[in-house]
Amino acid sequence: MPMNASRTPERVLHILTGCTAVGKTELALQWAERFDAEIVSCDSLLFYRGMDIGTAKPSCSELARVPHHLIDVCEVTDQMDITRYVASAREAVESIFARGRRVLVTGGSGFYLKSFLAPVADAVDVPGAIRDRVRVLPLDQALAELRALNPAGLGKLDVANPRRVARALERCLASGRTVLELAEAFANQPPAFADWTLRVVRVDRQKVDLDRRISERVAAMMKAGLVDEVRRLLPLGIERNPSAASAIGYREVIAALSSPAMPDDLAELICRNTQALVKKQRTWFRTQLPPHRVLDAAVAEPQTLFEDNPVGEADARL
RNA sequence: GGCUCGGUAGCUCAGUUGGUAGAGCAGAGGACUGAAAAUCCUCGUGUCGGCGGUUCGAUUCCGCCCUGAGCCA
Repeated sequence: MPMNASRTPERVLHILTGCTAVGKTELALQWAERFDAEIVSCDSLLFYRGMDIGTAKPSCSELARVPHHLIDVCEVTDQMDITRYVASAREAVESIFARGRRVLVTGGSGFYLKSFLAPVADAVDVPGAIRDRVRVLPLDQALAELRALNPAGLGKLDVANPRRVARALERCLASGRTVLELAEAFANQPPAFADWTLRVVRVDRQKVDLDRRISERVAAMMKAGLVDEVRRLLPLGIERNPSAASAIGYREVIAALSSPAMPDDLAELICRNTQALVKKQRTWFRTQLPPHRVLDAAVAEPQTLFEDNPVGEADARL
């Protein structure tokens, strides 16, 4: 690619996404090796140390092939959230750029991925006291309180969703502003990576192909000792972290371990829930991502992943 | 062979004191400002095991048959 020597090197984020089990890991490793890149994980569970088998975390030897960021960065009780993610990702991306290497963001967690494309959280800092009080309010009470603070209405807020209502209420209480005022300020924020150019590629697969990979992967996880991994994580407090404890593969095993007998259809259940996740991910990619390149993972060549997708085109600002 | 309890949506099961049935999960679509593999919204005609009988009307009552589990011989 022609480079203008008088210009500073381009700040380009290469983003490779796709649903679970589609085959992102190997493609990402090969691309990163070939193009001198480091990988920034965009996965909501790879942060946690000890959650290896059930998350299909890259193996030690895979991690050794290319420097990875945002994997194994917290204890299983130390819950990650989107703002921490944005701050850490920003730091990782800048340090890679400072080293003169390329940045490859890889993962299938839509909301985390969105942090590269658009604002994902506002700057309201909610004091712990407010958060603790609001968190335990039943939906109807939280909603009543929220409506009282918002005579002009709640805009597009999903008033049936207890989490959305709680978050809106704590923000109003903490900021003294209305939902509509907060929404407007939120929409006017620049994205965290506004000074970067984005190239987004998504890989997908035929349903039968993906379903087969999922059942093979789940069988391999069981064989590799997923149940023992969960047994190790329980005394470390995995159940205190709802993100970790409700991860597919973990929630089913946790439930199974507290039932009188180990169900014999555990793997089948995990497969089904993984397929449901794939469906949700696809909906998210279809409706929330701006237009982007989609490749069939069965035939995608690592070296051409980002070709025909020149800087500035396919831009993925939301 | 006899007795008991089952056979209802892809799966697990509710239910109808007789007026042709509904939840959870799965599936399809959607939302998405701090748990996102999360959370939330919308979408349910299925010979109610089969055949007869009673009845204005049966999936619901009765008889027989098929079938699963258990108990007794």
